[in-house]
Amino acid sequence: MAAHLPEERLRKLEALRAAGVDPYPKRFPARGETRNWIGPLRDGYVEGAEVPAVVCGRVTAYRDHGKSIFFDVKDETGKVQVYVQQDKVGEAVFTRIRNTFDLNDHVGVRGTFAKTRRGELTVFATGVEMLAKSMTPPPDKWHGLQDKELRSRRRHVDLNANDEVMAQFRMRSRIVAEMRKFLDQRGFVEVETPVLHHIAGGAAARPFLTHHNALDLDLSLRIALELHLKRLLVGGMEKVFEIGRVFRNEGIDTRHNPEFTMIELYWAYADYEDVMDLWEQLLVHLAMTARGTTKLTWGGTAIDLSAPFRRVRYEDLLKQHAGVDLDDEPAVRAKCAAVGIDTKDKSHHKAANDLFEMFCERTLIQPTFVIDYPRGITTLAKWKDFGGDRAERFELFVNGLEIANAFSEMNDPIAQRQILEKQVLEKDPENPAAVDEDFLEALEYGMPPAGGVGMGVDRLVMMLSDSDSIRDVVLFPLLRPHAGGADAPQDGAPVEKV
RNA sequence: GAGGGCAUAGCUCAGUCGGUAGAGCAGCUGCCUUUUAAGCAGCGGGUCGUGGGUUCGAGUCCCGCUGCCCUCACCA
Repeated sequence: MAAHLPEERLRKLEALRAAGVDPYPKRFPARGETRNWIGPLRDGYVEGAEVPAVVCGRVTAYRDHGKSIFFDVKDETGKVQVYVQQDKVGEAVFTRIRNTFDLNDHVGVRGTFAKTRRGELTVFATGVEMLAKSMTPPPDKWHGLQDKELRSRRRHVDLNANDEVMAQFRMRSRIVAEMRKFLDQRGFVEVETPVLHHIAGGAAARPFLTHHNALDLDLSLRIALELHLKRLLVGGMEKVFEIGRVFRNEGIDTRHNPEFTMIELYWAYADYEDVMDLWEQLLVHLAMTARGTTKLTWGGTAIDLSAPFRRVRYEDLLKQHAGVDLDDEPAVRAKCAAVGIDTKDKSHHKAANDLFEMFCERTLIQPTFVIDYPRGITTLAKWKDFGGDRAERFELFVNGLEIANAFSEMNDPIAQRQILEKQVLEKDPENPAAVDEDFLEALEYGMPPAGGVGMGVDRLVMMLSDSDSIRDVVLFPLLRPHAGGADAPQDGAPVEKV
C-alpha cells in the first residue's frame, strides 16, 4: 500500500503522529485569523517596517544553519523566505521542524515580516506548523522538471516546479474570462447544450461512441456545438454562444488534442460581415487584455493583431498562389495532377481546396479573413447568390493556422436538407448516415437570418501565449497510459465501454 | 498509419573503442543563529524502459515490444 513511498518521509509522518501532531490538520490559520497572501504581503512592504504576518504554502527550499533554519514558502501569489531561530520558537518546535519537515510539505507560519541584513524580505517566525506532509520530493531545484512526458503526465508537479507554466494557464483562464465579458457586454447569452448526441453533426469529424445503459441507446460525444445553438436561434435567443468541450476521434499532433475547447456564437438578423467585425474586435480585446499589446510573436514570427485584418477572397488567393481559376474545373484538376494530388474521388471544390491548403494557407501569416468559400466544401452556410457557387463564409488564418470559421448561416430548410442528404450519401453511398432530423425540423419552424462563428480556444491561446504545441495550453492532454502508472489499466478493474 | 529521434538514481545529466555504474541537486548522519543554487565532513541510493540475440563479457552492438518527441499522412 505505502510500500512505494520514501522511508524517511513515512518515518517523519509517524514521528509527527507520535508527538501528537496531526500531519494533515483541517485549516490554517484559525477561523477569524487573517492570512496574508505572499505576493500582496511583499508588494505592501514599507521600508524599515516590522509587521505581523501569517502565511502558508509549500516549502520549496530549506537551509539548515544549526540553531536556525531558513526555508522558502510559496503560495499561489509568490514566495517568501522564513527564518526560524531556536530561541524564538522554542526547542521543541525547532527540533520538530528540523526532524520532520521536508521540501514540498505545506506549512503555516506566524511571525514578523521584515528584512534581513542582506535585504531579503523574510517572515521571522514565532510559530510554524505542518499543514500537509508531502510523500514525494520535488524535482531538481535548479533545473525543475524538464522531461516533456512527465510534465504532461504529472502536471501538478510541472505547475509547482515551473512558474511559467502556472502563468501560462492563468493566462488561459484570463482569456476565456475576457471572452465571456466581451460577449456579455454586447448582449450575448451563454448557454450549455448537450455533449451526448444521437448524431454528431455540425462538422465532419469522426466521433467518439458511447452508450446509455438504461435507455439502451448508442450515443456520440459532440464534435461541434453548431446544431443545438441554431435551434436556440429558432427558439428566439437572438445572441447566443457556448464555450465547451468537443471531441474528435482523430490523430493527435501539436495542433490537435482529441478533446478541445470551442467557442461558437450565433447572432440573429446579422450576417458574416457583422461577425467578422465582431470577431476582429474580440481578438484585439483579447490580445490587449492577455498581453497588453496586439504585437505578438508566435513561433519566431512577428504577428500584428491590430485591426483591421486583411480580407481577401478565397478565389483570389487560389489564383495568386496556385495559379488556377476556381471555376475552371479542368484547370483545377490539371494543377492537382501536376503536384501529385489524386482527385479521382474528389469533387471539383474539394480538389480546389487541396490546392488551397497546399499553396495558400502557408502564406497567411498575418491575421487574414479568407472570404467567400466554394460552395462544394461548405454545407451549413448561405449561398453568396442563391444557388450559386460561393458561400458566405470566412475563415480566419494566423501564422498559416486556421483559427476561426464563420458563415452567414443557412436557414432555408429545404436547401439545407438537400445539402445534408447529399453529403451523407456521398460519404458512404452503401450506408448513408442519418441526417439530424431534429435540426432540420427546427429550420422548418423558421430560423432567422443569422451570422455564426466557431473558434478553437486552444489554438487561440497558443497564439496569444506563443506556444507551438496544443499540449502546452491543455492542462492534461491525452496520453497513453504508461506501465506502472496510476493511469495504467488495472487488471480486473471494470472497464466502461466508451 | 509511415519515417526519424529519445529512454541511465526521486530530478537534471555524463558514461570514451564492448571490460562489470558516475556527477550535481534531492535524501540520511554530524557541525554551523542573517543564509538564499548556503557551507563543511561523511554515508546510502540503479531490473541502465522491457523481452530476446551476438559475445568470454552488453548501459554501449543487433532484433522485437512499450512510452514519449519530431516530420509527414489523416483531420468541413
